[in-house]
Amino acid sequence: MRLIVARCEVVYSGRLNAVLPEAVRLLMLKSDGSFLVHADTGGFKPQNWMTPVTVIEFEGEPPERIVVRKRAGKTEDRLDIRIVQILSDVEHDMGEASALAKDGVERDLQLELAGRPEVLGEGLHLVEREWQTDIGPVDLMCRDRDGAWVAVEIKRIATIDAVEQLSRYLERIQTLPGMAACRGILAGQRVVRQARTLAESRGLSWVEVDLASLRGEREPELTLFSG
Amino acid sequence: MRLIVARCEVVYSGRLNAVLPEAVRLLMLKSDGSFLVHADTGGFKPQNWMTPVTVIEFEGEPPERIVVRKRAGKTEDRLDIRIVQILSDVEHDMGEASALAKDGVERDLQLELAGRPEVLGEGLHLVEREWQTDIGPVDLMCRDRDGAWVAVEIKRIATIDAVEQLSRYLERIQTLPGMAACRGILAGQRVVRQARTLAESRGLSWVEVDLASLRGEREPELTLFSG
DNA sequence: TCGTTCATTTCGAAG
DNA sequence: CTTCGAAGTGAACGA
Repeated sequence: MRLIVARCEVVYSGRLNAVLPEAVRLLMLKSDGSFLVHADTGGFKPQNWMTPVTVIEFEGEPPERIVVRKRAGKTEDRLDIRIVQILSDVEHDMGEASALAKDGVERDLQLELAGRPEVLGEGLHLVEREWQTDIGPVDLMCRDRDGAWVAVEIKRIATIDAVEQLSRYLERIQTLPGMAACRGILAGQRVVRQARTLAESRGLSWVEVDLASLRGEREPELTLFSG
Repeated sequence: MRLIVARCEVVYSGRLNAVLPEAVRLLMLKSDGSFLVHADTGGFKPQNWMTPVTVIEFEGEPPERIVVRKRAGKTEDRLDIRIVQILSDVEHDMGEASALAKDGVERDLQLELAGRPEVLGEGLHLVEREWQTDIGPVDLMCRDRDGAWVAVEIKRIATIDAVEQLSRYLERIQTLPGMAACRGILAGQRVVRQARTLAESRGLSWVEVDLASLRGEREPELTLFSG
């Protein structure tokens, strides 16, 4: 990784056009071809950047100009850096950095609920995970104790969009033989208020579930089986 | 901005839990409180990070452990860095970096189309930009040559969500006196296939427009006025 | 603060 | 290759 701290001006042209006026910034060149321009403020996001695969050209020694190019379909993305003054220019060999191991994303929630659908409603049991419709897969397809179909849409944070998505699925599902009465449940670690309101107005159920509780407090939930 | 290159292990706990095993990484501390962990690969995204406002604690000199904390509602986000070996640790005073000046985002497209609504359909003329409904503003409200109402939803890239949004608006608009026949047009630099299909199935029009053409080729379009 | 929308989203998976 | 949906999305804006 090459780290250049320099007073520079940056011009981007591609999906849009943008200019960064002259100021001191960090230029970060990763070995995978990534190019990032960071200011000392502005949080998470670089002020400008180019994702791999790129071609990077240097002019001058020390560099006075850097051009980063990338093919983007029929057009070309281009980053043009005019360097006024270099304050630091170092290279570090970082070797391999192991990837991030995540836990708690939507998939984990879906897997837990697939194994414990009864927390979504008494007597509920799983028919299939990723149940296919002609417009995409429903997260969980279940039946309740009366044998009635129940489609479940799962989000980490369920917004109004999740309600729309579940509505679209139900629209299709209910045209299928024997599934006209299919119900819908929206499940999330959080279900925002407007999503609750819209869901209720459409006759959909919603439920907030906690991943930690799902995993840690198994025994209390299991009592439902005896109900 | 403080740049630390170090062999370290990173543990994140907050909205989810994640671990980065021991490896050489760049730790970036911005003066606004941002904390970013970058590997030499992985493109645009830091492997781990925390956005402002944060509290950063150092243990040891040179640092052996860094803890970054942040209040996130009722819980706490936390980044725990165990440093094995420091390869570099420098601080740069960067002063103020001016913000990015952009052109070509959705707002620019909306402004151009507001000035040239006839490209969306012959004889179309603008009534109002950001026309208010009780569930939010329609991007453009127009009338065609017959005086019929036309609501326009604009996206840089129009997906199925844009169709849902336009549908919701029309649902409301068509309840208003004299607007029961209001049509809908979906406009975007790109309109993805599923959006086209869903739009057509709901009786909505869609059109792809090019910002450069809108701006560059004004004269040919103007002939429509004489039609 | 909450909720919505946009983003040069990026990223990843699936067709 | 495109298409589609998730993201610790982030960030801006409005109620």
